[in-house]
Amino acid sequence: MNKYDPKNIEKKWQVVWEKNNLSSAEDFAKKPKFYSLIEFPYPSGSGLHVGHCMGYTASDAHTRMKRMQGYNVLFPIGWDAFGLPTENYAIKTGKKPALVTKENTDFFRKQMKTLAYSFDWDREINTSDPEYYKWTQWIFLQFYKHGYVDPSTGSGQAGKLVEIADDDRTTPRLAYQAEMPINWCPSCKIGLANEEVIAGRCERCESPTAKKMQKQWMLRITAYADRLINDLDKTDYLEKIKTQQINWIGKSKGTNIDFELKQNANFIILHGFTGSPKDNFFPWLRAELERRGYKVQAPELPETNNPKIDEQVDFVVDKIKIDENSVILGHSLGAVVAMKVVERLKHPIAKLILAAGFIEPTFKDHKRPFEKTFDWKFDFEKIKKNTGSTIYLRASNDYAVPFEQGDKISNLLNAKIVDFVANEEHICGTHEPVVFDACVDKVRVFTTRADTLFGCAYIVIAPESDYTSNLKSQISNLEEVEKYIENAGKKSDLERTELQKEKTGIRLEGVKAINPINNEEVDVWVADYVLSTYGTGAVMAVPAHDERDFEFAKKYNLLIKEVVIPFEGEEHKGAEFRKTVSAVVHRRSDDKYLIVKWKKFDWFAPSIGGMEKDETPMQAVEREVFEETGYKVKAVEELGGQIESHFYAENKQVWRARIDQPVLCELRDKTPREVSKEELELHEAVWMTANEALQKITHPYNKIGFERYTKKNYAYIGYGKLVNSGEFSGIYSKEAIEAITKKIKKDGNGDFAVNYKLRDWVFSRQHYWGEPIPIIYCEKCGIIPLNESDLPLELPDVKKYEPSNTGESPLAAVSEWVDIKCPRCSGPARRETDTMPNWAGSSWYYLAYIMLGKEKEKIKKQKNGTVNVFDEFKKELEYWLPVDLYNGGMEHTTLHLLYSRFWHKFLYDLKEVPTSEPYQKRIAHGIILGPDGQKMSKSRGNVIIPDDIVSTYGADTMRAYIMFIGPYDQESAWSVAGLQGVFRFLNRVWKNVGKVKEGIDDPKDLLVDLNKYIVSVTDDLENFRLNTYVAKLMEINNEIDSLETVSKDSFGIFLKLLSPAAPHLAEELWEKIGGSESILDQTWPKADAKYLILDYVKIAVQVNGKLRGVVEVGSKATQEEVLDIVRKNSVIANWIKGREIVKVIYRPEKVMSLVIK
RNA sequence: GCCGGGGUGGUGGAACGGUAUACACGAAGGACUUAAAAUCCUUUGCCGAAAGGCUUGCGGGUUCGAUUCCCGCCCCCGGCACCA
Repeated sequence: MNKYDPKNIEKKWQVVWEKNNLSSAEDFAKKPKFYSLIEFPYPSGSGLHVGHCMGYTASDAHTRMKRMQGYNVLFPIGWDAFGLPTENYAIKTGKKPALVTKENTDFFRKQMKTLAYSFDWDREINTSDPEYYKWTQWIFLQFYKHGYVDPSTGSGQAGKLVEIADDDRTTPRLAYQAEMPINWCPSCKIGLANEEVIAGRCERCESPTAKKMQKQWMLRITAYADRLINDLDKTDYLEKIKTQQINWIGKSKGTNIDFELKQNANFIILHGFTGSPKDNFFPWLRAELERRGYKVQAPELPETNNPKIDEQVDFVVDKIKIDENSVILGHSLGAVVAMKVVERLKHPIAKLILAAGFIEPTFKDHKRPFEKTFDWKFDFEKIKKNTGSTIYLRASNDYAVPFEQGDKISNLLNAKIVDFVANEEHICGTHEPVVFDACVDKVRVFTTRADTLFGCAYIVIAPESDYTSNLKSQISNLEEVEKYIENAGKKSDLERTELQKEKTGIRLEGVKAINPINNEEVDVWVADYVLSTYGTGAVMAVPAHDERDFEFAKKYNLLIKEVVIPFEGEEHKGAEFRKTVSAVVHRRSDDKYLIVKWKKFDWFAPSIGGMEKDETPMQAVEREVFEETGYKVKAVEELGGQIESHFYAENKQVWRARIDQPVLCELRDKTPREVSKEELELHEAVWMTANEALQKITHPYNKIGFERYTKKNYAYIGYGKLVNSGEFSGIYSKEAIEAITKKIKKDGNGDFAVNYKLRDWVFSRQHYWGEPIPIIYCEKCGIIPLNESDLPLELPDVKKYEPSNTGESPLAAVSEWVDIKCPRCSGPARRETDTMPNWAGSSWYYLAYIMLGKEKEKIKKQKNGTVNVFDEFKKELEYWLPVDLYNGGMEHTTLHLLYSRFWHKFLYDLKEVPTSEPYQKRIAHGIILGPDGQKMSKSRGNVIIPDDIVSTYGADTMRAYIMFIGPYDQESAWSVAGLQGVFRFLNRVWKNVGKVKEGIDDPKDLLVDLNKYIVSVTDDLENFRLNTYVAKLMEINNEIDSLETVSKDSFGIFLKLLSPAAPHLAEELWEKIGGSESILDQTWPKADAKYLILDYVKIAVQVNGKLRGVVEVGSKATQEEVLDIVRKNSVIANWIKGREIVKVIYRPEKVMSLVIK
């Protein structure tokens, strides 16, 4: 028999398999379908690495079993070809990225074929192929053209998917633009991807990077946050993948609370054409403002049906008292009057609010009489000078005032625009809360702990939030505040994330906010421990119940007010109330604590005693400790707030409700004095370490003082019972959150709210090698989406691949591509020059395998390429989706996996795909470390190249070893010795084929074992327990090793079980033993039940829990029969001799356990 | 800090609450060989001559029986990280 020579046999079979096309999937086959997806690779220049091999080998083996089990398996592969390394390579060499990609994918394909991965090569796709990215761009356009509108809020966060007209500028779109920071290298003058920023420095020149604000495309993934969490229930993802996604999305339910800023404002409300102070929202607004103690003047202007400008302005200036604290609000024509009034004033006012105002008589519907009688010239500079700030309120449902008026006024007056949907068109509802919000300066905070609202000591605003811009006139230390804000902005990511950096902040002097629950005035701070990107960018600080606020309050010496106290036990009505103190006595010499041991009840507790009248906790504790233990101590400080506990006091036989104050004490004497006899009988003093004490102390409520001191955590952040909280005192946190929020809501100061950690997806990249974003900017028409029929928008050839020094992508320099005519007005227009991130193409590639590829191209070509592939291949999508099993890396859990679920859900809403989730099951493999146990990297020189292994040992050894290396989902280190072990195993298999004889009977033991292995090997492979799968193959082979001959049938079964791991060897030996056709066409073995039921079984016998022997009994033997055999067993008989058997436990086929006395 | 996952021989690792250490590596001894490699055979958790005892990070608990379940602690890995 010749030697096992993998080189020869592997090449031989790869050719045969490819010729017979054994791994292509058939649409609509009658067999059950199985879609097995493996993450497609980024075709880098360095080729396939062992990490790829891990996933591919595992999925390939599983897939091979599935095929043999009779499934119609779709197991496709492709290339995630857009990305930075290729672009960087192009910058260095000047080679075209598309060409580089072609070379790389050719190399990858060849490598994959030598490893016999049974991919369906007819369906190969490439994300950088224009025929592919045509559809990536198409999906982007759909994002642009659609949005979710919640009719009640207009927030775009929930509700129904609607199509949005191109000229609609207010409905929130799923793809939208926003000013977002990019990583900017000031020295290279280029924008950097996150991966190019290493520890806060530019990868190329190592100078620190900064943030630069730039308009970027965003995808509103947050609109799907809830569904991305909830629909995880429908999937079989690994539990850790689910939790990681849930944590990443980070949903928290809480309350938005408005803290009104105290101001001396008085309000002047000016009505519009044909209006009066009794119209519209005016009476409601007036009532709201007056309820809050503001003075309101709402005059009726002269000749309201036929108004003349000078007359009305004169009237206001003469008759109405206007001062520096005045806020003038004009609605519609009243806004015009308001501007004219401000223009005429000799002093500034606090604020000007223009609701549906205009500066040109250009109405959408009909002409008004005043259009001619009014004077339409304004001195905008003067108006601007005469007002502290200006707000322009613009309703998207305004029938009269053109939308653009807002932009114009905003530009001229530097006004802040508030876009909203009014309760009635032209802001004419009787309630218009948005108008009210514009009148009163408020800071809105988000909290999950509304129950602690009474403990709010101050509020904190994030430095980046624009709350402060409205407040400038009131801030007396403005200069310092602005300096703080500027410094905070300069801080790099590096500094911001520095470990446990000390909190800093600055108080806005002259500004006070009003706590809406009790009308208390609180300070307002700006501090960078508050994030502008989460919630409302402002928080209420409750130092007593939040660690961060506690730390901040300690540093700046701010009020710490306790409003929630821990509550232990069960509420017991009629319990006897008692105020106590408990002592945490720390002995520094040996770091031990004084604990009192109760002799009668075997309790451990700190020294505790009741407080007497007129005693402070500090005094009480000194007395108590001395009386109880004889130690003289000095009270140092109170450890946080009080603790309420209800319990049955066995020593006194009563229900007690105890309010306890823990106090830290210092030991004054080393030795105790004598204590009274009664005390001595009750308890003794013992010294313990903190850990011991925490373990020994009997009741949880007595541990709290120790925990606070040993963990240095004085802020009580848990739930409990409210104190010092007015009408809410005495109720529990959870109820209080509900009750306080309801009260806040009723008073119009806030509402329940939900927030997510998940941010919208920044979708613009300032790079060349990505999908161009199909958008056109026209000077006149604004943003115009490219016509779908003009897709794909192909990347132009460029000379240079470097980013431009303006922060734009290299495409911006290709004027013949960028500068085009507007498709609508034929005026000058520019293309968007940013490209999509590399996550875009991979967000739908599993759909592309179904719709694109060689065969599908033919179908499309027959139809002239005008088809929508989603419609064209609807039936195929229905047949194959969802992906049954998606295998990949753990590192993709929170980006790729989440992004593609988001895209899929959107396509589902568009009715382009039939399922709401793309992947039924997701598993992930661990990484392979180098032989030194370190992560493989070129710089460490511990990289294993698959090609080297294949050329030395063959692909089968590589495959089997990679499966055998360790648990699939855990990281494992590469081991050369282990690899050789697997090679030896395959050699022994090769030799054992010589033992095969036809027409012989195998020993029964072999048949029994073989059938057992069929069951467990199948189960292992199904569940990716690949290391034990290979181990079991070894066990079977070892068993064959020990035999002289083996039947063809049995060896054939073994080869079939082996074929997923070592397909070439299995096929070669299958041929050698004269098997029919290819082993790939064989049916996966099924266990023969007759070998699984045994006549005799071995039973372990335990005596008093210890193994004392093994007996063989009939598998159907009764307990009595087994016991009889056990008694007769000499070894066991020795153990039970002279003792009484009190209990017998018998588990058939497993164990008999005897308890003897 | 929070959320996951781990901790078993000299090493990688097996074990539905039921004979802990499968399988592999390494090591030792032996066979073949002039010799080595390769291959094959034997031994291999620790203590002990043996009987037997001890052993799954540490300390408790539940159970006839715990690597497995529960409580507390220590250490390692991964993710998130001032998310209010």
